[in-house]
Amino acid sequence: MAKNLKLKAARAEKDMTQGELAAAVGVSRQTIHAIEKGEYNPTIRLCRAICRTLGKTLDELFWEEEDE
Amino acid sequence: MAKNLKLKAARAEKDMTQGELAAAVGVSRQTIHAIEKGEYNPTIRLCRAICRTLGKTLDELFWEEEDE
DNA sequence: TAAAAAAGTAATATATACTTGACAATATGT
DNA sequence: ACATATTGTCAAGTATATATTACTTTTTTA
Repeated sequence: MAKNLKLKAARAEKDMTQGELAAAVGVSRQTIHAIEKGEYNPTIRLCRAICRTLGKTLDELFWEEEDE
Repeated sequence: MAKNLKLKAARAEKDMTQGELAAAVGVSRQTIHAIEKGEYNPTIRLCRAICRTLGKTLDELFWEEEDE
């Protein structure tokens, strides 16, 4: 999977650390790290929680034209 | 989780069976069934594959204002 | 430039997404 | 009414998303 730089940017825009975002959406800091790094294929529920917290849509943060 | 009726409708709009959609996105028929029934919290990668196949966006098929 | 905070990394453990196979229940068509 | 396709359901297995702990490296700030 590709790195999620859009997520990283949206988090920066809200001036939140990985740990703060993790706490806000109820997962571990390492989970946020892994998603930004592209190591995890997160569940839609977690994606929605991240979008709500960062004020973005699923399409803005998690759409990709092609997978892999 | 809530039933995904938007997915069911989008699939009907393309005249695809659960089995056909499953084959198109590379999962089992039971997985599509479970997602429509709201039993599974699918991964974002599978959501994207479903959206591409049905010609819909993530926001159209998988957004929910509140989870649970 | 030193201290503190944040990010990166790695190993082991657990919950759950997803598979496979098989059968019952509904719908659709002749 | 019958045949067939589709959907619903269940049980047992596998793969992987996520947790936890702990440590190192990088970035920020005083």
